[in-house]
Amino acid sequence: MAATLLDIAKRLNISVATVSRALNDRPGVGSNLRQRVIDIANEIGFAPNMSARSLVTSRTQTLGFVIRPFDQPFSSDPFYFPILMAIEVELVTHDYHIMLTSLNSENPTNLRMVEQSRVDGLILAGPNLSPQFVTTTLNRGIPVVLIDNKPLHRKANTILTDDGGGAYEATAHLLSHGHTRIVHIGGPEEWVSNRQRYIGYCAAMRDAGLGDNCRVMHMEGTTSTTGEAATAKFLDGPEPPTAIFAANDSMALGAARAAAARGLTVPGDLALVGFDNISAAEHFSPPLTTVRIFKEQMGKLAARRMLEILNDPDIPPVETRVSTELVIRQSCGCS
Amino acid sequence: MAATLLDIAKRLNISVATVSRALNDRPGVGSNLRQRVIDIANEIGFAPNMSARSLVTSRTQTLGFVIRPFDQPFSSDPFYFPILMAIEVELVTHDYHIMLTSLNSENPTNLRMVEQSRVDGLILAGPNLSPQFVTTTLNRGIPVVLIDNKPLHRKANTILTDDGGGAYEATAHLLSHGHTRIVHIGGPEEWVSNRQRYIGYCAAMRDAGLGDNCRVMHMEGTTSTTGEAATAKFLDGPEPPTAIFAANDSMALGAARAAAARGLTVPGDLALVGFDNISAAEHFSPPLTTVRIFKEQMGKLAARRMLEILNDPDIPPVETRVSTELVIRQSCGCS
DNA sequence: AAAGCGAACGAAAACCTTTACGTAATTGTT
DNA sequence: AACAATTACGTAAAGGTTTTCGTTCGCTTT
Repeated sequence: MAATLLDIAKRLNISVATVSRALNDRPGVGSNLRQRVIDIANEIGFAPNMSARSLVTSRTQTLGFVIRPFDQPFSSDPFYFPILMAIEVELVTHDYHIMLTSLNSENPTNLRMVEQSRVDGLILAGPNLSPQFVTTTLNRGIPVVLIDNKPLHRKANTILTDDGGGAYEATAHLLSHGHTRIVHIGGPEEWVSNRQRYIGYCAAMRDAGLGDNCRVMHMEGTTSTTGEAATAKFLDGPEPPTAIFAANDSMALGAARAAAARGLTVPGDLALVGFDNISAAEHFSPPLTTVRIFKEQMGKLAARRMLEILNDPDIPPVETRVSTELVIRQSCGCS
Repeated sequence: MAATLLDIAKRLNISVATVSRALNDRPGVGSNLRQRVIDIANEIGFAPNMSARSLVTSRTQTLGFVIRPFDQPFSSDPFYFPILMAIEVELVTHDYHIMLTSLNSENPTNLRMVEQSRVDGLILAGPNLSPQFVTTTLNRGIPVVLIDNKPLHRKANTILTDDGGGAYEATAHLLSHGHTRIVHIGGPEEWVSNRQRYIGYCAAMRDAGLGDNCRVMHMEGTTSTTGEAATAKFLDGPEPPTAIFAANDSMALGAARAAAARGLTVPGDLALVGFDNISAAEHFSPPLTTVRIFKEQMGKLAARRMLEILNDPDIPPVETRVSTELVIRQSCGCS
């Protein structure tokens, strides 16, 4: 049903080759004829059939966005949606489309959309993608940009948040309130982001001369209930902490629950700082002090990086680190 | 670089037609030869080039997901992400892919991905898509499924939440607490969902013999600040309400702020019920009583409906309404 | 005026797959 | 044993676009 090059060609008694050249700003067609072609194309609403075009150019103008949901009912705070939207917005101006794929654990290594040559490149988002999946994907030879992930012994184009810096700043802020028994409750240690946040926490403690006070509990999950469990162990253990730096806001909210269950007030008996700045943090009571991640910025940078690789596949990989912002509310002890 | 039918054909000294038939479970190829074809296909990792296939079948096995973000920095609670993911999960088992497009206000009526014949169908999500966009899209002749949207004078395949029922239940619950001065603060009246929620609220009031007490304030936005503003007007006006049913959780949280600013406690001085069950609702203090929307269910149903239309484009449109669930926490007055 | 040259266009191949059609071989029927 | 019907395969066209290679035409140069 859709109009084709041939439709335009017949209307003007010219060949499809000329129509193609006229519409694609290629030389070899007179300026007046070119204009007539363009006019007719607009008139009949011509748009090139992407299947046909892709078949010959072997470029689809489509990018794959790969994500592995944290939890199966996708009820949790959808961390990557703003990133995804930012990517889409950035890409649409460059005539690229984006195709979504969620990776469940069972389907680890094969991506139909690249095998079927549906995409020109891949954006892999999330720290919970398995390392072997990431490396095999990088080895595919297809352009790849990572978000919040970083292969171990390998260079790659990746957009990271400055987790270490953010964690340092958060911990330093708790220290500035006079706390000395600050513990860290962390998410899965395999994730780069969690390792970095732990490192940042330790660095801040060390710089305050409290290196020996570093205590961490790495959990398997990142939900509020796991945060609650970790906090419970700390509070019921020896030398209970007076402040907690949580690896993410959900866990911090869980920590608050654990405190409340023991009759402790936040921030009076237990100061709290989280990470991520999810929407619940602002509305929590007390409002949660946390480290903000600039998700839109990360998405935009990932998209731009992808466009650069697409233009020149041989440029060396670069690792981009987006800085964070400590948003001070009240759970840390500030009024 | 990728393997083609011809590669397999040459290995076996047969024609590409036979290879195609063998791989697509079509008759006309002997069972032993078919098996050899399949073996080689697996061996060399053959996957059909979708561009070529689409070119001849004029089906792309791709669906477009159209969304118009509520706010430009995509920071707010991304309502449609769980829906999107549920759709993807449901579709991937049927060999369909999903292509994302965000619609900004400037770019209202043209969808490049359908003009370029990139998609076999469209899923339009959200009440904030302009009516003329929806109708022109429906007139395109391409299969369309709507989510949380419903054209005025036109039948369409659409998945809706039972907003009216949920609102009725929420209001009835406030009534059961003995409130009589219950007001409704609503979002944009153009959205079906908001109209339905208002209607449900009124019905519950009427059924309680309080039809005359119906008071509503429809706002332009849906954020907590607009909710705060609406609540402020009510509280500062004559006969201030003792309970508020808000059209969504963000506005309910804003209402709580307005109450707090006036020294009113929730739920003691002002009971609150929201809608949507965003993640912040659970962690709010007091935890927000609200109406849960089954987003994953909606996404799944939308995907299934789409598959049905794709199989038989002539089946009559169906309007599906997913029921809600009142999740009772404490902002309503329950302990 | 002849030679050379660039610009403007057409013809056709190529990309890879599906499918209608044709042909040969096999099976089944009388 | 002759013929019909079925099975198993090959041939070739079709789908719409890009791109290489020719060809023609008009123009400049000497």
